[in-house]
Amino acid sequence: MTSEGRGLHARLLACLGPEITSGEYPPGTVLRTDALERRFDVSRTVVREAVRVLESMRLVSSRRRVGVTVRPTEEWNVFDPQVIRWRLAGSDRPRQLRSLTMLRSAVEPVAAGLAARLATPRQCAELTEHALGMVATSRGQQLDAYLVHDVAFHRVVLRASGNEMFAKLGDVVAEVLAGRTEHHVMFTDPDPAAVTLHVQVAEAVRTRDEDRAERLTREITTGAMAELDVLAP
Amino acid sequence: MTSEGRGLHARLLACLGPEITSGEYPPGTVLRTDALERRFDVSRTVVREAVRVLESMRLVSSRRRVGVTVRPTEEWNVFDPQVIRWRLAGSDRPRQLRSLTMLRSAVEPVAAGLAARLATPRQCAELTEHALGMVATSRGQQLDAYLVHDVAFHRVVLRASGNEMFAKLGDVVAEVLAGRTEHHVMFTDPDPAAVTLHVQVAEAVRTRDEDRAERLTREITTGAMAELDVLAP
DNA sequence: CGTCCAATAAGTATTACATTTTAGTGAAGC
DNA sequence: GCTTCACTAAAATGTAATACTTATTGGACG
Repeated sequence: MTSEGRGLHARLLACLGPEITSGEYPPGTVLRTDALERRFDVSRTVVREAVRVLESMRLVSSRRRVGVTVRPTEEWNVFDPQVIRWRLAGSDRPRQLRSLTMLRSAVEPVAAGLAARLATPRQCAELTEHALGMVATSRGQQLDAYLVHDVAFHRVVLRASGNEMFAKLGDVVAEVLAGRTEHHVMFTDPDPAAVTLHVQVAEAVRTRDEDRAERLTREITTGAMAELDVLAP
Repeated sequence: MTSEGRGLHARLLACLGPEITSGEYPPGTVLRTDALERRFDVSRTVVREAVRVLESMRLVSSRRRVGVTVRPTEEWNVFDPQVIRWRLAGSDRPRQLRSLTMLRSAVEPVAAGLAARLATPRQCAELTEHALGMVATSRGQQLDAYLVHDVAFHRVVLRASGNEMFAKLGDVVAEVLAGRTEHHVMFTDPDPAAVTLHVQVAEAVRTRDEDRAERLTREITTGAMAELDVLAP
């Protein structure tokens, strides 16, 4: 895990972040630094460092004479992995999961098409390896092991696309997949059709069939979208 | 502009951010806080606040006994609007512009399809208005006025998709369009074909023709991609 | 060699105080 | 009554001095 770690200010963040993103403090709420100081029993410096970070995530804005104000949701940096994690852990997880899965649906097929053109032999091998790993773990309550391969597979595809923005979405995909496994927004065993599709995508990338890689990946993501509609109403 | 604004720490950021993202301090470089203190003639507190923000953008990591280390590029929060802006202003703008345009190509068509299903009458009207605005300003060196309508058009589409992640990409698109106009990665007058396509997208959304909206938007974005290949090699 | 321990260097945290901005208030003037 | 302007006070912003923690380094000792 990237955060929640050391440093007093990090602990402050780990409390405040979720509280804000969960809507516990609705937009417009003002938090005064000295109140936070007392509440968490930390020094001013620590509070200010935490506030600075929240500010850079555009969750709050700090103005003199008024205090630290919670910003409206539309202004949040919803692509910040930390914000994503907080929101996925919170109450509007379903909505969040839907947004993110839709993003996947848009990006991953394109990335797969690019990957088919650009993937290195090594990446092709990794793809096949993880696809087979998914097959091997797709039966008998091995969701955790399956998840590892699933995440790795999609990371490789996104990285192989050669686009750094796409590559960075690997983190988002990881959160989504982990989130849906963890929170049981998934059948007890993975959909066999999806597993097959992954194997086929690996094949399409290996054989440089861009269109097929794109089409198959689109099937995977629309499947994920459909699954979400069934399991998380 | 969202940043560079008040506060000493913000000014520090406005210096350090570009320096790091431009590669002036290559990954692995360590910056010591007391060195920064002296260099910018500010107090420890200010330096630490700035460092905290850079850390949350994952541009640097701060460890005891070693200092503030610049992280490798792959770990940066490349979706942070601030980071995007710094990089677009820097030396690897072409590469950056290509990544972002590719992201647009992936997302906008999907968003347009959704918009055709979900756009409110008001949003349809705005779309038409801005499309017509583009037509009106597409000739005779009115690139600035054209840009305003272009940005607004895409913002409305992305917002109308109903997906908050897509909506947030409006900022990114704005940066891209502004960037390419500003840096003359564009013909002196906009491509007439593109202008027509915008009008048609507005029409498709208004008539709830999801497929057509998606297809036309895909034409726009692939056009943008192609234009980039021609003008920024 | 390898282990342990002390020195040290760096970020981390607290405290107290000074400065700056600005919302809010209320009085003067139109 | 409404505007305007200056004052006040609240809150964030910035500085400085000081103490704390914790990795790393390197040397002493087994």
